[in-house]
Amino acid sequence: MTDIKKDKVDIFAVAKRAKVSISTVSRSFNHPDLVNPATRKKIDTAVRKLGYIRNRAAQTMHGIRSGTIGLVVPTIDHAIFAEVIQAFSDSVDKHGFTILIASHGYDLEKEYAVLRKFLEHRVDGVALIGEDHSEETYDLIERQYIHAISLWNYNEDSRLSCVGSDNKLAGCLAAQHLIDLGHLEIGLVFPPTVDNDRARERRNGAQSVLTKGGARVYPQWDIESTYSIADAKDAALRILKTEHRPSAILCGNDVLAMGVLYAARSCNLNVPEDLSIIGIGDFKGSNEVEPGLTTIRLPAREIGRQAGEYLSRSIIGESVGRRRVSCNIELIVRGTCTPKP
Amino acid sequence: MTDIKKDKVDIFAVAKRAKVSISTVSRSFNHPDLVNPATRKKIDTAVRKLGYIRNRAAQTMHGIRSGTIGLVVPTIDHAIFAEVIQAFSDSVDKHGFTILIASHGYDLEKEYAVLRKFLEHRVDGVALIGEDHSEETYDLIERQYIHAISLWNYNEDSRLSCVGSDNKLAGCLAAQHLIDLGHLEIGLVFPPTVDNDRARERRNGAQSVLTKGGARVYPQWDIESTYSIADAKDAALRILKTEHRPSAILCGNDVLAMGVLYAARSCNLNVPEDLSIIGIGDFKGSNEVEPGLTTIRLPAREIGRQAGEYLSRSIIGESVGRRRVSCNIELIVRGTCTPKP
DNA sequence: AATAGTATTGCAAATGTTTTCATAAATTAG
DNA sequence: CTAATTTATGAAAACATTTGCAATACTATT
Repeated sequence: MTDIKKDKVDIFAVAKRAKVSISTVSRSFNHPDLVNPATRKKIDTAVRKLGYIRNRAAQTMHGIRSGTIGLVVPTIDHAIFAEVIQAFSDSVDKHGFTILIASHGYDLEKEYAVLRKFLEHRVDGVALIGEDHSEETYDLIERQYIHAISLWNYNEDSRLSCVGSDNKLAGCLAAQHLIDLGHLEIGLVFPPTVDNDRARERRNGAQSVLTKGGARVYPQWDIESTYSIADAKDAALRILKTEHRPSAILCGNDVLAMGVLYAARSCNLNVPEDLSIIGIGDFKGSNEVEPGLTTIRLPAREIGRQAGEYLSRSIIGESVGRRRVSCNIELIVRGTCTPKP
Repeated sequence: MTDIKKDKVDIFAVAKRAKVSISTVSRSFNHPDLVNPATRKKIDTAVRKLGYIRNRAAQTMHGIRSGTIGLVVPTIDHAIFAEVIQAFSDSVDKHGFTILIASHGYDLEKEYAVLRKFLEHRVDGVALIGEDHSEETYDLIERQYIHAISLWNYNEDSRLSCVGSDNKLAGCLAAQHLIDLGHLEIGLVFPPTVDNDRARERRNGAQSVLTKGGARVYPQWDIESTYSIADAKDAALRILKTEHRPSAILCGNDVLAMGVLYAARSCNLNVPEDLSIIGIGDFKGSNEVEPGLTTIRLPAREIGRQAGEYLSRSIIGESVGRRRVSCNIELIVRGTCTPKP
């Protein structure tokens, strides 16, 4: 009350108030066992009274970990990435890490820029989605010796550690299911595959099985759609309006499959009697829609969790070297596919 | 090659390589106009060769902004939050900010803890969802003089600056629409309302209009469901299985409405002939589902964008003081509601 | 050619911590 | 009761930057 306190609450203010040196205050935070319980209590009181909050930036300067992990995703606003992000975040949170997040919108230049920004913030590790990254990006990761991990795709030759599923296999399984049911005239709805290894692999897998199985995919049945129900519905409508339509449609992911399902309904086609549909992903809602969507389950939460766990551990130093984790996928048979009559 | 270079690439290394002092290097980054173009080029070359990346932690210590904004959400993995997060992120990114993100799972203690952690990282601002926060949280924000904003709900008396919509009005509009169509026996499916002002306001709004309109909501038609299609479907099934069922169901959000829609379908009820359904939110897919979901549109992207814009500006210093922005909502009539016969 | 600016650069202090080392106090051993 | 430990604390260096101030070099003016 005597004079206007310019309240810059730093470690000095705390030390002064607790009548100890700053070393002791610092120690009381970082090595509490080394300081007298009584002193500790004094410090604690001062901290509380002043509302002191430690400055991690200052800590980080000592080579101490920043406690942050950078996560770069193509987009946050996808059912599937949202799920992975949540799981990843929960997982690293358990180890005390906070995540910095940014999206690049499938622009690999932007991805590189984001990565650089993360490094300026001295993140302790970074997580990227998939394996399609610019050479610059890979370079940067290597030169900076930063802990890095690739999520979502499993590849035994990946340049980075990875936790993911075999997307090619996912495509194969979906296609094989349709072949097994006797479908030979099959439509394809996939997202753009440039700079997107996941979509590309699924597509390649599907196509190879279809070819091998003797199925036909006319060009007009092979349609690209952005990741959006609305787009997929439009795309499917185009296929379904052709006078000769396929007996089944294979979709690059469940969101697209939903679009196709709605398209069929709006054409008064019965699913699965008039048209079989299979997706990939097993997103939320895929089980509840009527009829339930037949799909290939990719364990998004599991991937996020394991990736977070592995990356945290390797930062903390409990694990070393590259590791590649493959998460199992499986065919989930529900109501949208039926044998070709 | 002469000796093992422990390659600690800091500003000294750059200065040495460019044969200038560290001050000049620093200046060349922060005030390029103050340094000779020729010198700048030398420095630039050195930076490139060494792969130098500035250390923001060290900068932050000088009272310089950290360039980060903390975003605390109940959960990332909701269609609706994912959309807001994306828009918010894009918006602050334009101003050079990176976001730190964390979820609290509707636990306000956790929210407080997250906020503290963000402050340790010296975020330049924070964004929270809604207005239900612990007193400690509000205290912290005030004592630390941190730029803060509340997203998603508009309230003319909000303690923080806010950008959002009038959730009570949303509830009213939805209820009014059902009343206007002549429905008097109405089911309610809402998420838990504790510590969730958005849900609570919607519910209150809806209920008051229903009461005023003379509608009846029997307790067995008033069901709570977590934010999940699966749960909502189960919940709806319970309502629809009662021998006397309502003629319409009003849902706290579109995800729940989807669950109800699927439930109706699985009971072989026709929507809207046998049951009208109205949601709140207008999520992706609400327009595409068959029949299209009648709902109240809340402009998620707009909210995220404006909030990001406002928070960035107020950090940069282009705007001051509290501001409350109300984003318009509107009734979107599609196919799931029909007049009561 | 001398003077007054102006453009460019370097030195050193400052930023908020952690940590090593030294010192003082308290405890235990002999 | 003294010596040897152990415990608790403080002083100061270190961390990677930014920036105010001073010094130098250059340019234009008279």
